[in-house]
Amino acid sequence: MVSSSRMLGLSFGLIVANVATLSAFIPQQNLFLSRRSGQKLAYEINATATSGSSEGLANEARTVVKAFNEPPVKIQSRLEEIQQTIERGENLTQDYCDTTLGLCVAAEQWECVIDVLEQMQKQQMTQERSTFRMCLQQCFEVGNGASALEILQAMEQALIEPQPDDIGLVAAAMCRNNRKESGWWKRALDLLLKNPSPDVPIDAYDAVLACLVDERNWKESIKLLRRLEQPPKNKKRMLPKPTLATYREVIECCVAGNQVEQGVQILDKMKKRGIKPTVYTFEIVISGLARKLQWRRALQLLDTMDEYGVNKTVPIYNTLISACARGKEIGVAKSLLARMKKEGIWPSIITYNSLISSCASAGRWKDAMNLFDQCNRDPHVEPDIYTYTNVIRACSKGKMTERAFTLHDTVLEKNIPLDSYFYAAVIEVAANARQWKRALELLDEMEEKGVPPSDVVYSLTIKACGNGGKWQSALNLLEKMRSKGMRINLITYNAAIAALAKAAKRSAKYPTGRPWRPQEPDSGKICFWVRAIELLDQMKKDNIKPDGFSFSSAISCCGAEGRWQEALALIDLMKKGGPRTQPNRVAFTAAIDACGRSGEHMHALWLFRNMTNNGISADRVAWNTLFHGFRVANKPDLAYELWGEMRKAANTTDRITAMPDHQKPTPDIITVTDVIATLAKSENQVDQDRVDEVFAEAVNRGIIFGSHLDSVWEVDLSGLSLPVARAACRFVVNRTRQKVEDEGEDVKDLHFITGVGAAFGQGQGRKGHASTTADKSSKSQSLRDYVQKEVLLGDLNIKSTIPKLAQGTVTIEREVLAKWIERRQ
DNA sequence: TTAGGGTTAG
Repeated sequence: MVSSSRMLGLSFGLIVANVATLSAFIPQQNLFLSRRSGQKLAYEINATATSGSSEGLANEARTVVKAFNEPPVKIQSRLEEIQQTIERGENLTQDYCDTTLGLCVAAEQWECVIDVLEQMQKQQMTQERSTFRMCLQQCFEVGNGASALEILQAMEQALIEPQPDDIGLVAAAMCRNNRKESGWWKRALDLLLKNPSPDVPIDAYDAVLACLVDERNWKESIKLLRRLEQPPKNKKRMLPKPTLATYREVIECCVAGNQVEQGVQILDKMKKRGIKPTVYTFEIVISGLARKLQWRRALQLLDTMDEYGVNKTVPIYNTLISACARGKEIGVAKSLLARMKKEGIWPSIITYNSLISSCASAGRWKDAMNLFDQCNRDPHVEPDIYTYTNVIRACSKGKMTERAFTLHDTVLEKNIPLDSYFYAAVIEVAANARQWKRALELLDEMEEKGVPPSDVVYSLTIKACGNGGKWQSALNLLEKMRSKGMRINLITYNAAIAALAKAAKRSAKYPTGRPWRPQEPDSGKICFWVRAIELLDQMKKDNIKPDGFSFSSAISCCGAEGRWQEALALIDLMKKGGPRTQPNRVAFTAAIDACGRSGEHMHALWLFRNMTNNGISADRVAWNTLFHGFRVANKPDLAYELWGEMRKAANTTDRITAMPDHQKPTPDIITVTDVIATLAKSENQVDQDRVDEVFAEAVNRGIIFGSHLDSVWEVDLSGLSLPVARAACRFVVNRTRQKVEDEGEDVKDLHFITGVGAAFGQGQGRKGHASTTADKSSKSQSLRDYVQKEVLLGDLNIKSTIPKLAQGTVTIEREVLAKWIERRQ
């Protein structure tokens, strides 16, 4: 009787706690809840809450209603079973009652708790230690830490001393609450430490550690491990010993907390303590290292696994291979493939896919193809959609357009399940091959096959349209996305603006060396710059912040249409934006170009200075763009001055060798071409002399003639523009004179290769120049004629002949050259 | 437990 009333006391306590929660919502009501009144109350709360009070109250009311729902079927049937047993006059077993009670407590079905307790009382059954234990067990099963804690309190009230197992159960139950509500681990740990015993199951501590993994709290986990490892000095052990699982949790915690190195150290510690890690333990650390691309360190662990005698697995190798692959260590990755095969661990399709993917992204398409062949020969694996996607990407890099399309057909034939990644790869091939029609067809095919196009697919299709000059289709695709209710993201918008920029440039047909005057917006022609700005507005409406890409493409639309003022305004807009839209090098360069092409060389120069003053160093493209502006505006003095400045920058910039080539502020053939063209146009003799000076410097730097400077008897002029070719001829004949006079070399035939078809339209001249459309062979012929007539006969007054067979080559015969040298003396 | 994507400037 006594213990029965104690148990009733416990259940009252729990119910009172619940009423307290409820009365927080309805303070005026103070109720003892019978099942019926509870339901009624819940109904009332729900009614008042949904009839217009706050959202928060409504939600809480719903929770309460849920709490008063009918007990789960499992409990109900158990209650019925108890009822029937008593009706039949049979005896209930303790265990059955304990379990039922536990289920009720865990489910917070307090009415049922009372029912069971009443039945137990009728049966003269008391609440044993087993009753409490079962309640705790059930609370643990469903992860009800709060009820478990209350049971623990009830035990104390009932003067039943909790055992280490009970403490462990409560703590573990509490930890299960941590996912929903952070902080439970701390309470659980407090409980464990307040009841120290080496007999508390280590699982309870492991449960705390698992919470710490979720919270990436590596510091706390290491602290706890230390506590478990070593009892305080000269004292006997008060906490359970850490096990393999404990160490694993701590390691996982370190890795989750981005402290992989800590994880490795703990792995070492395990060795000292004689605990053998499992494959899984290694996997956590290896994948952690892999994520940080520390493949070397990960490789060491592979050897450690051998030392421990832990079997390596395919996923371990795959993780490592992909780490190497992402770290651009394709050689190492391939050697790992060989190593695993040698060890009898057969590569899976994932292994091949990782490797092929890395080759594809590194542009090593030959390696990718090789691996694809290996994969096809390997009877253990079957290429899947990943494989084909990556091989197609490799083809794309290798410009093997047709091969990629054939692979696409193969996938369809093989009925391999398709996805949007696959189509993205194929469409990218079409985009790079300027096959906009095909890209659109592929998009249709996707829809036909029931593969929903992703935003990436749309971006790439838009890029394909842009590359094909189909800006209208690009904009249509944007509309299509919108009508489908897809959110158009930054990159997709950027692809569309880029499409406009490309179309603008294509239709611009810049004049060389002359200012370009704008079309007025209302002149009936399409204004790309207007559309680009419209898109920027659209982005704003969609709450998407344009970035450097968006702006620089819009600026180059302006540049192509002579809208230099609008370009300046966009730069200004960028400056006013957030840190992510601050004008970068590309945006500045595009604006410099816009001004420069419009003959606004001072604005171009101002932008250039403004850029460097803002801490953005000029790269080669920026310099060249400014030079081009000076050329358009016919400013030989400024061009020469800037040339000097650029040489200085090229000589003084630190760590220049560490820069990617295009970032270096060193002059290239384009720089030299623009500087020389600008100087050569001047009537001034000083400028004419500067042409030769600049040219000599260009040769010194290896910009012209490359490493073939020594073979002055055969000089390649192909790819040089007319003014540069003229300077080149002067330079070469003077050089030969030096060779003969100063160095005593014999005079030989001097050949100028002017190239067949290679002189104009490709190397020389900008995209969009009129020369690209001209017949190449006739152009190269003109360089040949130019060298012959204008330079040799005109400038240098050397009479030479054009051999019949060696088309494109102008030869000065040795006798002619010898006479010329003599005359010069 | 392990594998995949897109945008810019001379």
